[in-house]
Amino acid sequence: MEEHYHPEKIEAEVQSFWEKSGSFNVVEDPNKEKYYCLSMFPYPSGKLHMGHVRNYTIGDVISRYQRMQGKNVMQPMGWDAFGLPAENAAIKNNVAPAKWTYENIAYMKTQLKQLGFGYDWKRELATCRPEYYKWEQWFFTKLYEKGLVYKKNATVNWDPVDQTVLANEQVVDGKGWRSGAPVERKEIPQWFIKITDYAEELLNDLDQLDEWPEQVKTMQRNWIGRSEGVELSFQIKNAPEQLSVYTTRPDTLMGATYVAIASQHPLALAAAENNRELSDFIDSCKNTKVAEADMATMEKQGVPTGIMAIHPLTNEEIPVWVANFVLMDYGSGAVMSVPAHDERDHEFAHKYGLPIKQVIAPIDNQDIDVQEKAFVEKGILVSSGEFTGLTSAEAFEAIAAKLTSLNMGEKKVNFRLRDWGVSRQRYWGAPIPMMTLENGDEMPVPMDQLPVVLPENVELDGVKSPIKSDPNWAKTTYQGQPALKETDTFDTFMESSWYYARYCCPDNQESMLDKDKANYWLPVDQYIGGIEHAILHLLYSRFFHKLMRDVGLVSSDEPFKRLLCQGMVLAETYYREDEKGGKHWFSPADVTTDKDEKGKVLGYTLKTDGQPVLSSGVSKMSKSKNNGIDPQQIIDQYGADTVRLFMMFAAPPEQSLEWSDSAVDGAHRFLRRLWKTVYNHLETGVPEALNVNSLNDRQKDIRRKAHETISKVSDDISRRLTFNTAIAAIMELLNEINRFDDNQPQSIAVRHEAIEAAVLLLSPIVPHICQALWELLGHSTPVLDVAWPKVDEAALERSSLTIVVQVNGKIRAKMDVDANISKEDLQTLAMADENVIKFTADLTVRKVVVVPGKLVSIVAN
RNA sequence: GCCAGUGUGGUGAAAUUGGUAGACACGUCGGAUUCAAAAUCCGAUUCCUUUGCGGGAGUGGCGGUUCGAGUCCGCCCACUGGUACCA
Repeated sequence: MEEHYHPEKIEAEVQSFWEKSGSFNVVEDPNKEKYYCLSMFPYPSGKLHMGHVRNYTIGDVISRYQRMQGKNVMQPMGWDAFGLPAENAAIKNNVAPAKWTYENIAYMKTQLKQLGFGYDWKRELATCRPEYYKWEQWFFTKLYEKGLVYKKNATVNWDPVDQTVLANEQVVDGKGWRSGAPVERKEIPQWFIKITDYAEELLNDLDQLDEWPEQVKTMQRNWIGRSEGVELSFQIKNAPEQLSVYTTRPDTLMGATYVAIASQHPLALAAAENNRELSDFIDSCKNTKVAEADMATMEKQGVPTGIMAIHPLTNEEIPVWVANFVLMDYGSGAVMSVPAHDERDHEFAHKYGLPIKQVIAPIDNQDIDVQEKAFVEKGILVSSGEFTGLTSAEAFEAIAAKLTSLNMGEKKVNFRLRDWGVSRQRYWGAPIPMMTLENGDEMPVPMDQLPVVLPENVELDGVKSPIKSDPNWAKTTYQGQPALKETDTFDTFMESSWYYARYCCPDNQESMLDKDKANYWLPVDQYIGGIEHAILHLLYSRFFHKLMRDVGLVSSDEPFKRLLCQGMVLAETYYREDEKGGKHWFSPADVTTDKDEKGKVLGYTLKTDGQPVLSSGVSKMSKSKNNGIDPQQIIDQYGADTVRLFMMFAAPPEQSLEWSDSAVDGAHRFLRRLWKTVYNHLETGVPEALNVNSLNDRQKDIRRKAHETISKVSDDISRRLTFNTAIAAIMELLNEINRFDDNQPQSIAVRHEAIEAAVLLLSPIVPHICQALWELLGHSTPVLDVAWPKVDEAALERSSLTIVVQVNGKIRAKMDVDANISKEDLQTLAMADENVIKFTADLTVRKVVVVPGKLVSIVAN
């Protein structure tokens, strides 16, 4: 055995062994318990970033642990290959998106292999391949046939200079990122899938997901946003129209003092024809980004239409205003406004001098002034005619009943969730398989014409999708008559909504899924990915799974049994300001930290010129702040095992992880120490058989530590998913082994058992070094196929315990006591302690709390 | 704005069910080894106070529940993720 650790040699050898023996290729095996471990597939942006490394290390550790539990583990990998960055790169570097994407995939795949992740590469897929999106297109046509697909107008960000649709990300301060022109809201026809038909089930089935983080389920519940309310109508004065509004607070209806409608509402457009101020305002409403965050934070503005609405219960006339925060796309494009009991309405009424009428009083008769501040809680109705005196809950029912009897409204369950708009006006996506006949009829592309292939050898001018600018691409025929194919492509969330299922049969050319294979592997047992996907990706995937179930492709209700959301990878940011106040960012790799004699940070210096730079704190690794650390450099310098160990040790997986060069160094040092420990141990000679009945106390201590560690690491990896504490426990064990320098035959045997346990426990995290050490320890079975070590309960027994004694909540003594001591004896012993007597001498003992095995708490005054 | 999180030494963090705050590391300081350095090993390291023993304070802020709160409750502050066309 070599005395020192040489990762570059070991890792290459171990990886080629895995490759040669096909260690990670799996097939369905009905005799074994299956375990499907999935990490969210990457967008092939160029090279791996630290977020990927973290995500995939977690998945690999879990996979290898489950394999050592004897399960049939599938861990696939693939590429979320369609998306906007490929188009941007294409324009910037004058290379076709397809070529750029395939090159990135090839490079990133070599990186994944270098990191030693145990993927079944036979199952690799890329979503931009026609053999993949063919089945997505087929599925869309199935949904169309089932009536789950429809077309309607929806608002997009329109760049009037480039004549193109912009993503929210491409709108910076209200302007197009390339043209700099103010964007406009524009309505265009788009395809939608009726996710709202499944809203109730998507909400209810969250209750089945007891191995999902509570926070993710809460976010999804709030996003779906089920509410019970009333839909009611306001008659328009001197006109046949009605305004339909939905409210969750019908109890406040008597306090409605105006109605607000969207700027694109037909009533508003009609009223604007003879109203210059109104038409100007409607025009100005176009200059807002489509994003909800912008809509919600912009200044609330409005203009009266001059139209009056009739209150359905009082028959009073109230004004109809156009307001910039009411959207035509969602709901009916109109809301009733109760400024006394809603904050947004209050702000608006206050600004424009609209009446504020209190109709709810607090239950506790507290004094409130609704002119000053909205009272939004429920309470008792006041000034509400026949409803006065009712509670909010009673009034909800009474007012709903009244409206129903007048035929002016009814109770309704509403969802915040909106139907899924899947049309994108981009090139690099799966073509939407629909076509329009000459008579204007729209129909799905028939199965025998699928896939509708996206041409890959194209040039991008930066403005228009090549399949839109090519006059011939869309032309096709249907039963002899000419037809035009849809030139919009799918939202890329479509591809990522079912890839997890396709991994079960990636080569299947007969159908979207092979039912037997899919039902063997699904649902995914453990899904791992970034918290940023908590809502959209995970909700769409859950929806797709239910759709596939209802088409008969899978039998389960949910795709992901257990979910782990990992935090981001952060790094320090450094900058200098130039004369104009602009910031220039420096890579952390080029900056040194200056410290005082206590290790406190004094400042930072740029390595290249020795001059100071400023820190702007830690933030997510990004190009814009130049604080990304290239995993490749770290792999080259330290090897994959060090990177994996650092990633798992630095923070628990759900938390954000801060990059630290010196901590990486520390991780590497630990692996060298591990190697040296095994080396030294093997140098002392071959151990004899362990005889657990003949051990002395010191030997028993080491053995107890080894089995405590097995117990803790098993729990940390399988239940808690806290790999950092698992590693810390193994470090403690190794520290004890190194302090234990006794070389009696049974001491060597005890140490051998402890070292073998440490190697097995570490093997899912740092598989290369552990494979090498396992061989050196004399085993021929690869470490990944060895059974996970078992705890010997007898080894865990202790004879004494440390008990803490508190007087009035402060610790005054620590005592070593027999593990079997009685409660009474423990109390007596505690009261007799010298320091305890000192602190209770002048006081009367009022109470003593004894917690066996932990502490004695004495209350005295 | 709204929804969901996070906040503990010089730093990353630990404390799993309300029961010893700071495990395990990084850094720093001291020592051993060395011609010297690197590497390695040993020791110290929350802050204030004390020669020492000890004492006091302390988990973003303010308040509450409890014999006992990092942990539970209320309010506030700061930061992060999402906000439907970034993925």
